[in-house]
Amino acid sequence: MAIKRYNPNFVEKKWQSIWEQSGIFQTKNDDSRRKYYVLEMFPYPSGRIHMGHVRNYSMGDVVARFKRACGFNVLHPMGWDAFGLPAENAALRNKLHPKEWTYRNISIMREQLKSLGFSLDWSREFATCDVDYYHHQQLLFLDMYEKGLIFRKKSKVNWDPVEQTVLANEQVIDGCGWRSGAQVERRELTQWFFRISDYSEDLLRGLDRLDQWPDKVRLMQRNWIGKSDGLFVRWQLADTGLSVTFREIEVYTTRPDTIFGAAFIAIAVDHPLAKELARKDKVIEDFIEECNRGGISAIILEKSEPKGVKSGLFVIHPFNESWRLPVYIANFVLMEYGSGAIFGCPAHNQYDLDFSNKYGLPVNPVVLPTGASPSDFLIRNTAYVKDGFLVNSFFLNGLTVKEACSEVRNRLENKIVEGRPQARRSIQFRLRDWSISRQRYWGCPIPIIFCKHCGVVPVPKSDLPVILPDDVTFDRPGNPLFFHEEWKGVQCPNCGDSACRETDTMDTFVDSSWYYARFVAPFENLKDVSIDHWLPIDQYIGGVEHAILHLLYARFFMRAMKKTGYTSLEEPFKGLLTQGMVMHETYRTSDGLWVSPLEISIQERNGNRCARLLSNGDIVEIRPVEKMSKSKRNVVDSSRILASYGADTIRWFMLSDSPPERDIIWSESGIEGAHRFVQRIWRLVIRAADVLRGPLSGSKTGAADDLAKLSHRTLKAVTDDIEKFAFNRVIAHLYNFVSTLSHFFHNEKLCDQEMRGVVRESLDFLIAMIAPIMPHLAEECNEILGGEQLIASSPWPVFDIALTIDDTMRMPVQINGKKCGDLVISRNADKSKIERAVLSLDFLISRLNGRIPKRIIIVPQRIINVVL
RNA sequence: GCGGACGUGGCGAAAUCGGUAUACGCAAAGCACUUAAAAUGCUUCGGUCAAUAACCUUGCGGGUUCAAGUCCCGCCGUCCGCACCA
Repeated sequence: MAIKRYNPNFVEKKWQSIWEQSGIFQTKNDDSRRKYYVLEMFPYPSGRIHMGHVRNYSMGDVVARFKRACGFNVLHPMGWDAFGLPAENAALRNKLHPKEWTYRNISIMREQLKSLGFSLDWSREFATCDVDYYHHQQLLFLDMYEKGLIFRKKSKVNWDPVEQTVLANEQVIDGCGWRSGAQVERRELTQWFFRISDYSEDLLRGLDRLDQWPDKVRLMQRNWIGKSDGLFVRWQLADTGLSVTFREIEVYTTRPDTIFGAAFIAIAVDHPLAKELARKDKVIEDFIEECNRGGISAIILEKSEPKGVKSGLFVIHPFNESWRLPVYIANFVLMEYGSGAIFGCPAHNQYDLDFSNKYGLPVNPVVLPTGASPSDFLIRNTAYVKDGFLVNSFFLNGLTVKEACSEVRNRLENKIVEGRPQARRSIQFRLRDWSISRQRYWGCPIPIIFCKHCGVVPVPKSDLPVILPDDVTFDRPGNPLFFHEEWKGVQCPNCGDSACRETDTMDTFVDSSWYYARFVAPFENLKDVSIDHWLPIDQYIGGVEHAILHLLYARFFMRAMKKTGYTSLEEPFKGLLTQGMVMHETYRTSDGLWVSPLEISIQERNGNRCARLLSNGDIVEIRPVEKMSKSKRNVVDSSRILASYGADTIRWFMLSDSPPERDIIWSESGIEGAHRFVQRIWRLVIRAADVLRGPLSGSKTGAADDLAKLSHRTLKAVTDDIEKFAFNRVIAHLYNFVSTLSHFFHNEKLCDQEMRGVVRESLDFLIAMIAPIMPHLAEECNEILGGEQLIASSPWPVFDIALTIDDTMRMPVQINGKKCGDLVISRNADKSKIERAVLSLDFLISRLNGRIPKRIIIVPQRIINVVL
């Protein structure tokens, strides 16, 4: 009888509708089983599900299905990170309202996800642009505002004068706006901030407890928070005849030991003193203006060389009244860090050295590496930044860097200048407060009203939500909300006079900072829900590209939600798996347009690859492999592959070769193999069902015992590896298992009742083990074999540990560390028994040739090494 | 520049605590079945070699060890994060 081919398109639809009707993936909050919350980072509804999504959600689904089988009450929801710039860009391009564009994409992508068979609780779905979602976000905002976690301040932004909008650093290309091409200005704007820096220390400490996070991510966050221990030191201004309101300059340093190597003081261009000087001095004014040109990123990216101007001021050295140092205004000093002023020590800081070399300032080494002699230790173009001993530093001479730091600190903390200590210790963080104001339409409105009498007035909670108006136009540059007079104009809730709404919306990172808490009970009032029942998330899965910002913001938000009484927890994500990116080559025409891989064909000639457009045969430039993104058009959509192979094959293939953390370059080679395997399992089960129904006769053979052992061993290995997220190894075990099972059916006549029991168990194990990855095939196979319960709601099988261990084992025998043969011996044999057995091995006797081995190393249950 | 990760067949990769290097898959080649193809099954597949013997082999050079892909030192290369953080 010819076996029909397995038809995934038909079978997958069938099981998807059975799952949906049975509601087994809808999670109840009142369930006595232990909870398990698994979440994959929710997608931005860009249009279609691509292979990166498939990889991410396949991993999450394996975990969800596995944990469900292990008896947990699993929460596995899905939503949409739906606010953001691309919707507005699409609106401009296609004359389609951002809302319409977004919801249309969501419905397409929802269907795509459903056809991939993910075990998601769709009853909890929401989009961040749903009014209900951002209503709660506005409530959260007001609660945080009450608790002092939100404030306004002036801050430097990239301003595009043509678009009349603020640009992110990534949108500034060579100092010009990415769309308008106009030169970007550095402007000061009053912006809303979250006080994340209040939690710098806490966010840093919390990392130590996140032991189920990758070390790499914890390190990245640690560096991002950037804690340093230093000293504020006040330097008194010397009398130069120049009249300024300042009497001193306070600098921040982490290297007070180098104070005798100081050559200059430098202050930031935004330093109040610099601004004061600029009012009187044209040269300084011009310099500051030059630094402000080209946006904030330009000044950072212009790493080429430090620049500065003399202020005309001098300071007095704290340890020597007669020592004067010049004060510069310099582009490389940041106002946002420390006090916006530094003392420069050229010998021991590379930037200070470059600056000194440029402006002819002295370079005096004060730290000497151990063993170096002062006469031949010269600093020219490379600063010495490592540890050593102090020289040329009076009372510090001979001390180590660490000792010298505390000596300087002690002395200056105890030296009173104008009624205050000259120095104070201070811990500084690199982490800055989180600016959330965006001059955009498609985001969550900030629930604030500006009144000319009452100032900043929060919208009363009873007046929420502040709904984003639909009737906006995109016919001119700038934020459409700003031009929407009707929406903007309100009565002040305080005094009743006419007032104005805040027209900025929130950064979309705010939306994704707490969505995981909303899934807990998406249609109830957040305040009334015990989010602590489900949180923290047991396993969070998403791309490494979110290792810093998203994860840090979410950690901050959890703390903010604790302070505002929503939770008692601080950390939202207990376990974290950062999955690698799915990459693809990019292709660009000679006109600089990006082309999709579907629009080209690639030929290989003499080892050179050449890409041509399918439409007209034009040569296309093959550009580097990059993360799949819409802008580079190298996205591979899942639906075409889904149509040809089915969901199970894609899921299996996405997880089969590489470990989850690794980046992969998308290639379809191999997907045929994955599909062959699907067909192979199908044939195996069809044949098995047939054989198991046949007449009984004959008796059990030893092969059955071997099969039982292999089944239990495989089950153990697969269970262990799923728990470690080693999906590629899970798949390798299953390939081996299926291959052995096939041989078994080929060679054995399954006529004995007991043997059939073993076979049946093996098949049940197999179906259970493939189910997390290939759930549809598992259900179909189970049905063929007469299983009555859905695999999706069946328990994970239990292996017998005794069957996973053999009584005898094969130990490799080495001579001088090289393998020469094996010794088959009982597993529990002791060293002396093993030694006797080894010495009687034929190949060893002939190699020894009468000699006596120097040593025999026996590692029980592992290896034997005979040293000659 | 600083911090981190990595380097194993033609390719994706495996090797858990220092203990049989190359599991599993892809690609390739051969055979069987077939009128033929597809599908399927079987076999081979790191290198040198006539060889199933022997030797070599985890980027390169050293070292520690009975034993090194794994640990240490020094190079070379690739990737990622931060980028004037005083």
